[in-house]
Amino acid sequence: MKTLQLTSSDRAILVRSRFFARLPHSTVEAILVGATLSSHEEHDVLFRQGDRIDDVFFVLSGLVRLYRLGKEGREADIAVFTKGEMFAENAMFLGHRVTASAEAAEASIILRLDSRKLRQLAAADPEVAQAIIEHLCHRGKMTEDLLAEDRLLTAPQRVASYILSHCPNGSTSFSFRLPFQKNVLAGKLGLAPEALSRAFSTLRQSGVTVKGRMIEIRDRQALERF
Amino acid sequence: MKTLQLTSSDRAILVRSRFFARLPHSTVEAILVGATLSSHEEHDVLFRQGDRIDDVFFVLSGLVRLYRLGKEGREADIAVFTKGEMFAENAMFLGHRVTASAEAAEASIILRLDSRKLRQLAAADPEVAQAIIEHLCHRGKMTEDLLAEDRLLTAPQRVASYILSHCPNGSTSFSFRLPFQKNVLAGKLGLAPEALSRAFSTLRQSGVTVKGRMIEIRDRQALERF
DNA sequence: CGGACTATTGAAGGATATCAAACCGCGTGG
DNA sequence: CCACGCGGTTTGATATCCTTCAATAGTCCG
Repeated sequence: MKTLQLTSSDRAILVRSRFFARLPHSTVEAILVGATLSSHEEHDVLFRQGDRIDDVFFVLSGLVRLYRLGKEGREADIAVFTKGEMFAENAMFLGHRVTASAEAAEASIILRLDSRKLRQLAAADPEVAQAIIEHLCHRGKMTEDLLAEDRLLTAPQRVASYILSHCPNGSTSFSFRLPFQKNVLAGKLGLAPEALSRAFSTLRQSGVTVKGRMIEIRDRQALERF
Repeated sequence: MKTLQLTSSDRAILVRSRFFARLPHSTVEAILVGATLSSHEEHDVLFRQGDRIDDVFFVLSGLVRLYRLGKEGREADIAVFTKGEMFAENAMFLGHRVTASAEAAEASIILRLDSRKLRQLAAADPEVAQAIIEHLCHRGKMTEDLLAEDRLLTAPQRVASYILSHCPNGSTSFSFRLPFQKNVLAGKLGLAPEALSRAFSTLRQSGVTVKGRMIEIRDRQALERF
């Protein structure tokens, strides 16, 4: 972990992000007062389940995995955050305690905002409150999506659903690059890495080709039917 | 479905509820303007996944199941709401579309609030915004809990966890009455009814006795170890 | 007492985890 | 340049857990 300076490209990521985009520049600046920047290597732990934290986190680059701990070192991923996403804002309203752990899933640069300041701003400025509300709704929907997919779909179906969520609607054939290691994808989908691998090979017969991180889809319809 | 009048005991439930309790009476009254009350029988559908709705729902009595639909009529419960709980507040900030269906899981009395009005109030009154934020954080945590339990625990462990969440901390032996049918509990825990039944019988050897809706626990520690 | 719904139990099959081994891509150092 | 080693990935074999279907047992309420 190393402390850094906020660059102008960092600011560009901030103001384009879902959360900050809707806020005027002056408000963004107010939120940024007292923010700290740090760089982390893969597997660096940002916080642990049960910790008291007074920050809200924002990913400037890299990847962060949010997970709960189970017996015997088991871990269950709750979410994965990439560039431009904010997390651990829950803690700010739940007694500053986090109910999950977070670690960098690859080398990452993380911005830490002062959660007390943000909460004060939210109390004073309805626009900030509104932004937080919409952010929470979005996060809630993501978690519900995961839960519903876990309960309704088999492994290949979940993978198909993930692939389709990356498909520009309208195209019948397309390809894209996985934004992270298969390992991480497996965790996000609630699968063991082996199960993800097998799911991919099941989907091969529906026109999905996997080479490294590149995914290629021949027939979108076939996937949707799966 | 039948339209009703808001009674004084209904008001009592409202002002004691997690969401309304923190707000001054005048604000509560403002939110209640234009609210409508309705009574539903078991299996009445309140809304369907994808519907456009302009209400926020509040359970005055009974039980509501929130669920997503899968292929071939499968359903996955996202949450179960009892007296004093509010739901579908998400839709208000996500284009007034609901991403899940809701139905009464037993005869219920439901209050419908005007979501446009509530959103306006939130924009004008930071106290209301704050209440909504905390409500969303709480809901988000509940959903995360479910997701984590699904991924980390076996059926008997999930049931044990559910039972323990009803245990007054400190006591070693206790008993309580299930707040709803086993059917509903199974859905909430993401299990088939048969699996719940088998889980209970597995837990018998850890000192759990089930008779009808009554659950009796002989040794709390034994459950925690499970 | 009968009927309908709810819950339990049994048997069989399916899906995924787990363990173990082989494979691959890639950077390193000889 | 090549052998080596390492981590990530794939594949195979097996075990576990849960669902599903079917049948039986309870329970509530008329």
